[in-house]
Amino acid sequence: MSDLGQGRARATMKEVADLAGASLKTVSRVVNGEGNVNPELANKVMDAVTTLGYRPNLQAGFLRRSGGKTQTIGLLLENISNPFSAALHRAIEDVSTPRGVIVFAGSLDEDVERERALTDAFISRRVDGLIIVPAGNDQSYLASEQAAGTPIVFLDRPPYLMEADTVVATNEEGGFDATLHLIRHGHRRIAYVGDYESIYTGAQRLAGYRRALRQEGIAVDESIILQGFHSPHQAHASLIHMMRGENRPTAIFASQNLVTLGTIRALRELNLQHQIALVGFDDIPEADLLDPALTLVTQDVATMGERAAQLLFERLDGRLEPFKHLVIPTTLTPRGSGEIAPIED
Amino acid sequence: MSDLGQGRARATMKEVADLAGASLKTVSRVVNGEGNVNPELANKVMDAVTTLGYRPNLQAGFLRRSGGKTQTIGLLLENISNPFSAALHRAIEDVSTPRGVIVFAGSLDEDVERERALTDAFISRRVDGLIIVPAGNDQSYLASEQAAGTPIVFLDRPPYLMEADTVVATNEEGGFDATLHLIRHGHRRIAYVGDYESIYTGAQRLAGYRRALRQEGIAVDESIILQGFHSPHQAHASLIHMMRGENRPTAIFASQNLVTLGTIRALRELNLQHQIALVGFDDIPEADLLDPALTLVTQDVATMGERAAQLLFERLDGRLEPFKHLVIPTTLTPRGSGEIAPIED
DNA sequence: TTGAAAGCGCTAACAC
DNA sequence: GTGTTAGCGCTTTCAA
Repeated sequence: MSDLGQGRARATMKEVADLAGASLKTVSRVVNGEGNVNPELANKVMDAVTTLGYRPNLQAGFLRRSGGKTQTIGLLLENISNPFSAALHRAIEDVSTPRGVIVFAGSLDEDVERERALTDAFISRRVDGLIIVPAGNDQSYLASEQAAGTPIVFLDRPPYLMEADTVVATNEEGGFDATLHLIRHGHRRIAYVGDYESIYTGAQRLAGYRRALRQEGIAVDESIILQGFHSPHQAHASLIHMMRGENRPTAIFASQNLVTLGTIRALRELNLQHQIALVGFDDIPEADLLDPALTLVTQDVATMGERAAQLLFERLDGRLEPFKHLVIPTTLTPRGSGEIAPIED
Repeated sequence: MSDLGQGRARATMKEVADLAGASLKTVSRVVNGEGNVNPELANKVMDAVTTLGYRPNLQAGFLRRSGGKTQTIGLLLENISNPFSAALHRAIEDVSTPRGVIVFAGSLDEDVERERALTDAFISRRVDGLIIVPAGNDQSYLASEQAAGTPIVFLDRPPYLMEADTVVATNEEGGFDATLHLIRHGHRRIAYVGDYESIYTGAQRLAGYRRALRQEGIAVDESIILQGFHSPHQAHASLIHMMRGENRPTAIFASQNLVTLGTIRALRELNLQHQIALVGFDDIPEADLLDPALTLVTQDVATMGERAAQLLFERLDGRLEPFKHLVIPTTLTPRGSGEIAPIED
């Protein structure tokens, strides 16, 4: 039953031409629906196409075709399997598909070298454009590619050392809102728990946190600013330690979806989930099902991905305006965890 | 500031050769690290490469290169943004990356035409192989492609009307286990809530459900078998109706992750989450955080994706054995929701 | 309406 | 070591 013996090699356009008794160019005309072909001949060609199982080789065509577009884009995400990345991916796919463009996607895992390796792999395959959630803090290596005519859009995080179209969320404001929300509910000892310090979005959210504290005249206590967690598991130990300490906070701002989950687990373990207020950043589909339900600051991920793809295709369509920098608003949704009053010690 | 003016066109290998005062072939040797090049000349070439910002065009190379491999595979998923699909994607990426292979991914949304359109787009770009979670029930259109030497692996669901390597989970057994688990906890009226009837995995899980009931001498009541839900929202109304009916079940087997979420919401709305037992199929990262914690039958998604990619690459490496059909075990993890005893009416 | 020839950017084969 | 020639599968140009 196992076949897949190299079978006969794939038919080429020339073979189709020979079988149909037509010229190469005529087959090309039929296959590409250019018209101006005698219907009878066209039929013969179509027959040959089916009997040989001919599939045009687009790669070969792109080589000569004017414009040289491959109808392909490259997408660099933090981690394909993170819900945030996956949602961006889907939104971008939905804009690309109607245009007949397919997308390469890859995970960077916050690894600078991986960023370069993947962009290289994509560029070498001549993608028409690139959408990047960058890992590193120097994208100048992309400038020549951009100058050569490949549109590049930065998503979720802006580029460093180069200019390009950008789509980001209101991270600083979101962090501010989250923190202010907790302050308004009476908290003055609010911890910040975040991802790697180097990540732009985290830094922004932390900046918003600091601004809110400052505005409300609350001194920042660096001992309850915890960073460097990239999975639910990693946040766990530090949180337990902090919550068992002398000056534990009465509220927590968790600055990313995975960190939020880790925080919840730690609070549960200490049975503090109803004592300590919690606001998270990023959406979690089960937010309403938890107890207490999760108060979250969410990004409009679908819009972010959609806009990024639109910017890319506008450039591909020849837009020559200055770079655009879109900022997509975040929303705070109170559900319970963020409205817990501070406990009296 | 906006550049992106078509800039000078991308440099070709020939231009590099001219600038370096070397021949085309020598540049090719240097760029591909073939060795056997005078270090001095090699340096000149490298300099020319950097000054011109030369990037090899892999597509062009693949055209002539023996084997004709594009170092590219195509991945057809149900929906890129569904956690199940996203996890498969990631596992496949992790196997592909070390081989220098990048992956095209696309969503089918259970749409047969989309399946054909996307496979077509991938094949026309000469992917080296295809991994498919099929939407339709006829993949015979792929046979010629397979015969032409493109390995095709079916993942999560087997192909119809053709033979190929396959990786699936123990869906029937998983459904059986879930149902038997509920029966062992005293239930005899167990509802089944599922996705579209047409989907292979759902049908298998339902078959397992029926087998468990039969084995335990419980008559199947078709009125509490609900199908056709593809989002949490869709399941909602029917569930509310069923749970308010005369002969409502004392337990529910929810056969897919999104359906499970919809079921939980419906039970909460009726405040029945602690009265009605629930076992879900597919993983939910927050399963342990819900109240009650969710008893789930989970697939080993990472292994499924990994194995599928391995099968694909084995074929690409020339394996000519018969098709393999791997079955990856599922696991039932009791956490609370599935161990609720039946309520006395 | 049709086709022959050239060439896209690169690698293979075979010189030198 | 190095270069020359042919040619991958297709589109373009231009002539018939």
